[in-house]
Amino acid sequence: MGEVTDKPLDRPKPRAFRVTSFDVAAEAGVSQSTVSRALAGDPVVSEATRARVAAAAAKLNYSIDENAARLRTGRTGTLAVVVICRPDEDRKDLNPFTYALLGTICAAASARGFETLVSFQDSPANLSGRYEEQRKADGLIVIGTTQNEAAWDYYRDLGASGMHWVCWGSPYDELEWIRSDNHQGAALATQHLLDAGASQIACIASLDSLQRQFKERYDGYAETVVAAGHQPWLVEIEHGLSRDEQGRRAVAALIASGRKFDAVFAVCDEIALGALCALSEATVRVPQDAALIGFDGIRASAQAMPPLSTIEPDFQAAGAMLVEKLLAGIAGEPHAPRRVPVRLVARTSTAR
Amino acid sequence: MGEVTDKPLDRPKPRAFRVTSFDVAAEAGVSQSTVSRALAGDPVVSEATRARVAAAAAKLNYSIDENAARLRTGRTGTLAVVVICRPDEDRKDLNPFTYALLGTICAAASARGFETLVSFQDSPANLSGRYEEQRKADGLIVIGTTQNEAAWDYYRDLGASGMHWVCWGSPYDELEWIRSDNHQGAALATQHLLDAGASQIACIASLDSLQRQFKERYDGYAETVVAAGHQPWLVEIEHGLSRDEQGRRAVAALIASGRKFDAVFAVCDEIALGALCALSEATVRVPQDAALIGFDGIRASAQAMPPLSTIEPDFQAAGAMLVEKLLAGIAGEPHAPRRVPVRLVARTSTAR
DNA sequence: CACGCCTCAACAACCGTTTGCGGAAGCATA
DNA sequence: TATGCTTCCGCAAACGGTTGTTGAGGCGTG
Repeated sequence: MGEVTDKPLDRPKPRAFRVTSFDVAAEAGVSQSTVSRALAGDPVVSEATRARVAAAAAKLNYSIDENAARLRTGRTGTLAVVVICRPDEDRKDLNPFTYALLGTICAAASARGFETLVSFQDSPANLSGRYEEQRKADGLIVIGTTQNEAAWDYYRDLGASGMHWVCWGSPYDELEWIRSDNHQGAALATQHLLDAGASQIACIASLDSLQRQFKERYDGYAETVVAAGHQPWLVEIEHGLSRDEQGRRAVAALIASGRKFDAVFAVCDEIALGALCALSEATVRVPQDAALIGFDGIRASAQAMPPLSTIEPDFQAAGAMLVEKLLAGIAGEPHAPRRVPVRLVARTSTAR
Repeated sequence: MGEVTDKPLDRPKPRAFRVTSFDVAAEAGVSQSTVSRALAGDPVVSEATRARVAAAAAKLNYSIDENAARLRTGRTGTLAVVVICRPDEDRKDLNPFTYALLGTICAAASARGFETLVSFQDSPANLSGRYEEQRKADGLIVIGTTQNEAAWDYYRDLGASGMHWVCWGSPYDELEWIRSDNHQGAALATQHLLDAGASQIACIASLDSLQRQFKERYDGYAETVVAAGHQPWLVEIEHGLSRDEQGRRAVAALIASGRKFDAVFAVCDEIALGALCALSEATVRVPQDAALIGFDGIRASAQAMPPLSTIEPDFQAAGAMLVEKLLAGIAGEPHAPRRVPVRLVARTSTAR
């Protein structure tokens, strides 16, 4: 009985046809609110009616209107991920590390039942981060290059105004709760070079405050070298160049110095790749004449010739930690700063 | 006058305090609907009141609740981007090409005023694509590896049921309206090798139907070679391996064949990188003994030693075309299939 | 038998916009 | 002074869910 008739309906005009929970309710012979509860898994609805509702929903091919749900609940089930780039940077030339991190963040969010709203912000002129105010997301994860201070300042201010956010790779030490265990990684790399018999180890790095990660890695290197009774040897990178060009120049400077070296630790893989090219061109054989190791574990390092040893952070853990930290913040729970574990990946560039 | 008093308010309980358009209306001394219209730029509101409303909104730091707007309008201003991976694939090991494309898609969407909801779908077991039904997005862009047929089938069916979507890199020819100009690119690459004096050009490729792009590239190669009066020479890749491993094996097979060659065209850069390693290990000098060229223009190809020549598609155009095609579909407008232009990037690996 | 408790649904308010419709001014014309 | 246009704005009805509260029926206990 009781097909849809001429009597006043709950929802009079199905203007642009869309199956709503009212339709499911009618089909299942229950009220709309029961449909909502049943589909949400509320234990207050009996197993029998839950099944009827599920069947009706399936039959009508019903799917929830998330916007309505979000409007009512105030929760979005979405995390915004902002990737900061340099204003002039081609999407193709973003550090593979950043992309890999983006991938694991999305995976971690998905595993926790959250969608990810991704945007790339290059121009400090038109930054946008009002995701939470606009109820587009419950919080913000910011990653990317440190070399765009304006952008970081923008998000820091946003966070200061009560929004929920976490970041990876900011130029500000006090902002970074989650980051690679740079110190430990650099120590691993340096020890690995020492173990391979090297003693004159140059480190291509930057002590610039905007490159905090590099600084930490240099420190780890320096300590290890000193502990082994050697002198730290810093070859500073030039700014304003692409990473591989920085590596090339650094090697040129290294060779020009005339000082003998038997190993090089580059604080990131892309620098190491540039260094590798420059070494080859200068007929310094890797690893016979000099060992070489990088940091970051990007895919290209495995594809270089010779394959490049590196320190690889646990990408999956990195993404997961960022998401956990953010969700903890949203829930108002405490969450201690964490270091992402790293591991040594020994390849040909440091063999023997 | 009229501060908030005990009289019944428009919105009685500001439970979790949030500034709404009603508050802005009160501040500006107009009705809520006028606020909505003013902020939306509706020309029916006078310039004077528009300014008053804008000022009030700014003063109260108001921002629109997108969920309410979306619920009302039915439009989300969001595009979902699904990146298909292989079930066992590490996020770090995704083809850089895919990430670069993701980046330009987001950029293009943003330029058109759309947000991008990104997800990585690896396991065919729990695919999710009901973004449009759930009103989370207005349409879907699917990119990624072709080697996950189940996933592509899923989205194809989804599209068949009336949802709006476009894709890049599916295993099905009839699905791909937007793709690289593979034929032209391969011809460019091959001609470049011929111009460099090569005549015995091997092509590392696959004729497998799941790798349509590779097939198209092989065809372009073969035609060009034949036109120059030579024989095409296919070295088929083995399946189920990583791209660079495929390149290595192919070179091994090439050398094992004993046949003389003076150039190699690999149908994708990652294969070329593997080939480069294998050639070096076999003491075949690149480019002196054999020239080598790839396809895709990924960043790592520029960082190889020697730097690898390649065919680079216009990434930005690719992202833009996908977005345009999707938006056209949503708007019900026609949109012809397009080819993304490619260009030759000549580097050391094919020099002389 | 009367009573209270427990289980399960229904009622209805509410989330914060957009937008169709109606109406009040203001002004020109007859 | 009526009448008819414009111009600009307010009223109120949606949009489609979630959730606090109410209430009907079933059952065990004193």
